[in-house]
Amino acid sequence: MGRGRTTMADVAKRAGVSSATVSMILSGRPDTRFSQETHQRVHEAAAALSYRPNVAARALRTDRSHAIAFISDHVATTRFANGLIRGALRASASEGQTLMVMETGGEPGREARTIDAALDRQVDGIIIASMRAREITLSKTPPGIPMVVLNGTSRQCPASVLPDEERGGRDAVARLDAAGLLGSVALVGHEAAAEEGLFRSLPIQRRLDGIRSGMEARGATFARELSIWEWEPSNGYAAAMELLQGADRPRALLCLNDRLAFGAYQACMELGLRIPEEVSLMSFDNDELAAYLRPGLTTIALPHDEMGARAVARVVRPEEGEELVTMPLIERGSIRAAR
Amino acid sequence: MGRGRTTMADVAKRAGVSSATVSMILSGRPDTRFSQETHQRVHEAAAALSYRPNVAARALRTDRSHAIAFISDHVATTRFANGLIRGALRASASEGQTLMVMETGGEPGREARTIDAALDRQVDGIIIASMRAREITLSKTPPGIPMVVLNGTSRQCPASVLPDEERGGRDAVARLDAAGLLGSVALVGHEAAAEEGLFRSLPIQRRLDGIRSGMEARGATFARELSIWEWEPSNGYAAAMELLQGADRPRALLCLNDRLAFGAYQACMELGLRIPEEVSLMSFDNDELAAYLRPGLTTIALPHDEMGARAVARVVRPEEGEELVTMPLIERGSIRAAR
DNA sequence: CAGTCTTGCTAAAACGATTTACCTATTTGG
DNA sequence: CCAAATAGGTAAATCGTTTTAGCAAGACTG
Repeated sequence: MGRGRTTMADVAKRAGVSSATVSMILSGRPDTRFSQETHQRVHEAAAALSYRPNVAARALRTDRSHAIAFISDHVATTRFANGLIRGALRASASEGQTLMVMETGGEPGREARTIDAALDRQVDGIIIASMRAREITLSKTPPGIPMVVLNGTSRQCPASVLPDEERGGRDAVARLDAAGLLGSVALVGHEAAAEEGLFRSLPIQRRLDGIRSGMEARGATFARELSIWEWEPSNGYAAAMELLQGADRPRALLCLNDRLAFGAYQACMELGLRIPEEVSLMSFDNDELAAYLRPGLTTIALPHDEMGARAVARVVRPEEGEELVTMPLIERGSIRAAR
Repeated sequence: MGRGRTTMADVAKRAGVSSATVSMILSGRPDTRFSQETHQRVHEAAAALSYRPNVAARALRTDRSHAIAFISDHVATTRFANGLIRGALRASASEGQTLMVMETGGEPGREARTIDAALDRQVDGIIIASMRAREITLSKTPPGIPMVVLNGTSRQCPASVLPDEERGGRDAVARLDAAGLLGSVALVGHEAAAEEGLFRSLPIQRRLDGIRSGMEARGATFARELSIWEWEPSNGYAAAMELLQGADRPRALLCLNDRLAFGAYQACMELGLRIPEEVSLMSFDNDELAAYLRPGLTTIALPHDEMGARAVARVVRPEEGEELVTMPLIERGSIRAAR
């Protein structure tokens, strides 16, 4: 057993001290008084034997595993997972933590079992990541171990990390205003009248609130609004076809996400309308494809990397409350100022 | 310590047996002879106390952690990581394993340290995933623990999982042949003459080999070939603009990946050429955007999910050799048969 | 009826760290 | 010069499992 690795006892023997000494010295424990010489001998022995501590033994004794569980509902369905995981991964590496990634498929039963599995491994903290941001009902909240909800909120868990959607919405409006386009903008994806009282999801709701309050603050209203439930390119295409062929064509389209905008690009090409000369476009998310479009799509980005990193930080140094991460404006080429 | 969880000793006490008995019964060890009644008492006690074994203690004793390290060079740069991780994650869940995700940034030094960190945690196996498929030089290969290279190969590690690029290449040619287009196809991304002796990467080399051998087998040659080093949409756009405006415009474009094809789509729209009526398009990867295009892009898919799953399977049940995973043809609407 | 098997179980030694409670010299203080 | 403090360490318990070795009592065998 032990795969033949050197143990602390080996180091102790070589340094001619007890393993208690080795433990204390190597772990850099303060308030201890070993001679300079002993320090050196221990370090040399450890280096010579290329000693590495056995994490399981340490976890057993200390009940800390230096691992964080990243539990998500779907790693699958969304390209967003990537950024969240990436951010979390990097932050945990620099915190000296390892990330255990797990998936629940969104089923509450599996969620509870997955949390249990994480607890069995004595994880130092748990991140519950929701890929479709929303209000989460946790079937169980383990006591005494830090937990944060990423990209969602939960009554059961006071700590969460979310994109600052409301401000993002306002920023989008501000950007269009700066270009002098606010007089002729259509909103693609949501219609206040049609979706009155319908609940989309918490962040999306906030995104809309931000947009509305931005418009109001400027005394502006949308030239038109179109309701679309599924924000997929094909629906964006259809919507744009309708909007852009009408009598007074809007000068700008504010799409509620990049996939809708992508569909709108296709419609513009098909109609021979040049972006941004004839139609300006702005949207949300900063999906990978936003950079591929010609011209590039100006969009308010979901700061997934940053969010993942913040979640780790807040698990390592617990802190209550909802943390809003700024959604940066990514300026590309799809907006032209009206003259 | 122990966070107050029930231990095996608690179960033993409640069932009125020793913990050795509990251990053997709960782990379903064969060739043991406890009475039916004892079995029952132990199971009942465990259930009543909702006992869960401490993974660290078990790992310490058995030197197996039921965790697999998924070590990748970049989770970052590529949307492919997603599929690989997803496949690996699901397979490990059904094997009763946990996945520890780690990243090396592609630096050999960090790679070695990361492998060490994995070994410190007594992982049951290691998956080295390369996001840009290639020949990998491993700075260290731990003895006695199963390891497989995912999406790459390595002299130091006999087990690997790769897409079957060569067959994929041949299948692409076969598909174009079936549509009767082989007489007028341009290859976008590689030119035999220009890139003679240049090494792209192992899988890409095979992809090209497959394409070549498919063409040869049919006695066909490309109408034109264009060399592009960076397979990004903007380059695909430029290439297609050049190809499609020439004297005898090719009937079909075989793009070496979907991003090039995406650029070609943009060029077609701009030139007013209808896909697939006037130009057929086929490519490789099945990038997410392939489904968004209008019409959908017919492509030979990289089977990332399947590959991730296979890597886990081969770590759990070690087996040497290179495993080639079939790249399925995803039929969408970008090819029309010539008449 | 003595010896051997079987049945059903347990005591105790690992595994490799951390941590508590000492222990022995030597200094220091008064 | 004696008591107390300090310096420099160590022995052993502990974390929660798994596993080896073996015990006691009854059932067979010859």
